[in-house]
Amino acid sequence: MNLYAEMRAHVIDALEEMTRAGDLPEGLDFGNVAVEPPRDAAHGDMATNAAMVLAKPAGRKPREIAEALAPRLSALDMVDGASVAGPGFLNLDLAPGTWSTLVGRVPQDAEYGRVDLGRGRRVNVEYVSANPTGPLHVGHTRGAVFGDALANLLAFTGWDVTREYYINDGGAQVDTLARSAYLRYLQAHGREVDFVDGTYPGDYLIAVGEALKDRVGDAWLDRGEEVWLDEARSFATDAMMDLIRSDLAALGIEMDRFFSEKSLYGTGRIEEAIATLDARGLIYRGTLEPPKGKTPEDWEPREQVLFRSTDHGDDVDRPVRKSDGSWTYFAPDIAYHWDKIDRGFDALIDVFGADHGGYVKRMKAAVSALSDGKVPLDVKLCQLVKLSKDGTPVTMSKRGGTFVALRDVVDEVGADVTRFVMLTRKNDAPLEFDFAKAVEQTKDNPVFYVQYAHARCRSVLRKAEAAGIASGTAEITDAAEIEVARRLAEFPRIVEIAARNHEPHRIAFYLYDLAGSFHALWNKGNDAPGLRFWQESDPRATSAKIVLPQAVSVVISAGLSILGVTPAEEMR
RNA sequence: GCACCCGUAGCUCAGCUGGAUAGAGUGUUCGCCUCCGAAGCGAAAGGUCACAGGUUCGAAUCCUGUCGGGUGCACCA
Repeated sequence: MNLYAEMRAHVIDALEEMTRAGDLPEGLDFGNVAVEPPRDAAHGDMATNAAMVLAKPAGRKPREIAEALAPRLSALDMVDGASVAGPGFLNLDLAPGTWSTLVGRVPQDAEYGRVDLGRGRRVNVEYVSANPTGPLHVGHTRGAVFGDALANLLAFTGWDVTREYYINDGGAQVDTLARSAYLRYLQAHGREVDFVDGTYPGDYLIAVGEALKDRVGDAWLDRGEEVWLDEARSFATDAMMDLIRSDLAALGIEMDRFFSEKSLYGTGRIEEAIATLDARGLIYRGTLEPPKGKTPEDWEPREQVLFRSTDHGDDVDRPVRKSDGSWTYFAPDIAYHWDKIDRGFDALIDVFGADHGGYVKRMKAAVSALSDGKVPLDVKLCQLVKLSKDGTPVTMSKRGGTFVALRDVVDEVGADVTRFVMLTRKNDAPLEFDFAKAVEQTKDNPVFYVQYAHARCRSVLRKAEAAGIASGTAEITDAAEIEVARRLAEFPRIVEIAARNHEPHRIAFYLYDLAGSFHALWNKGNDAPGLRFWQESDPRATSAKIVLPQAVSVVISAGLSILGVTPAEEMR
């Protein structure tokens, strides 16, 4: 049940009747007609812009159309009155029973809030995709939570979602990882080692070194790279992926697929992808101009194999082969996206860190070229997370040893809090994460605020259940109750908007607003006992009152599950 | 020099496919717990939506330009 969609259908019906009656010209496009909650509650329960949207194409004044539309709408059962306001808005007052009906239906409707936007189409959401060279840190956490919540949101709205992680195990950094693991292996044999040449000094490789010792004994001691590099690399990479998988699990994230970059090499997949571009006339040999205004010191003209990405919206063409003939890092990325297209996805989403912003256009160009513009790629960039504790910034520095791991955050505040806080900003705005505030049990803390509302609902319902009182028929009459009902009615709209824009944070903000309205009603019960959900020694009244908290708990719980957060049954 | 993101109340931020008098939290000011649902509540003040043009019935939202902040910018992944 979606009250706004229902009303919009009524409005469209009415407009069609007007067309048949000759009040409106034939062939008008009603696509832009919207039914929305008005900004100001004094303007009624709902408003439609129909008259203003149609005024021009119909060649009539907005208010005139509105005047003609009003009586048709106020004749509806669910409408109490319709009035023309402002430049031509039509404000609708709903019949009192409408809110009660809505609130009563929510707990019965297991699908409440779902909107079938995907219609079963397949979408691939790629996120995290951190290099397999160590455990995940806070920087990855945001992208991980964002991507996961987005995947949930799309699944909630009718998409067939695949969650995917691209393992960058084909480049130089996994060689560095292998060398670092080798150093730990030497150390396990009691050798003195020095972490130079950019090798990774992190503790997490100590266990890998020990494991290598158990595995190969002293076979690799004093031997050259050619002996151990390959095996050390694959062993260490596997170990790091295990680490990363368990980090993700700690956040409640489970990928459907881990896609290895290395698996693209030597299988012809890259060649195939580049050949696909070539067949479209988009591959050529050429020399790029130096970037204007910032020519690197060591600039020299070089002939390379280039992808004509400018034909698909990029600013310059991009090299896919280095001058020595090997692939650039871009080539396997093209092949990877080619693979996704090949697997038949209807839409692709990449979640990157904001520092990869410069990469977006070429990736979109590649997907557009490879799919002949048929598969949309949306790239979502996540901004930085600024950590702090009680207002003092926690600086992130590998060298200073104040490197904060995802695990540290989850261990300190829990997965639910971590996830919710990560979604309290839009993805492209920087986020402040304060350890102390995140677990504070006050109103300033949105996580607590929302959880507390849910706990209050559950507490009332438990009490009723214990007394053997079942929920009856809702009677929504007070302004504060209507306000909550109004919020509940908005849920499907919010879900739809959030899903269309790939913006899960909207769910978090919505839940905060819903919780706010619910708390306001609860507080009003302090002075007005008639508004309390528990009506002492009046089971009939109680059974009517508890429908609202029941509906609220259903919606908060549904919203939180999109965010991947477990609703709290009680606060302590 | 170019591209992308951002600029909204003192502060931190929302703001839908362009809609009415631009919202919330925090901070500030005032009022409210001997008791009934106070890990608080109610009310008030607080704005040139960075700036200048444009599009139109209507712009924080779309377009152009300017200013300010962030990120990235030929064989590195």
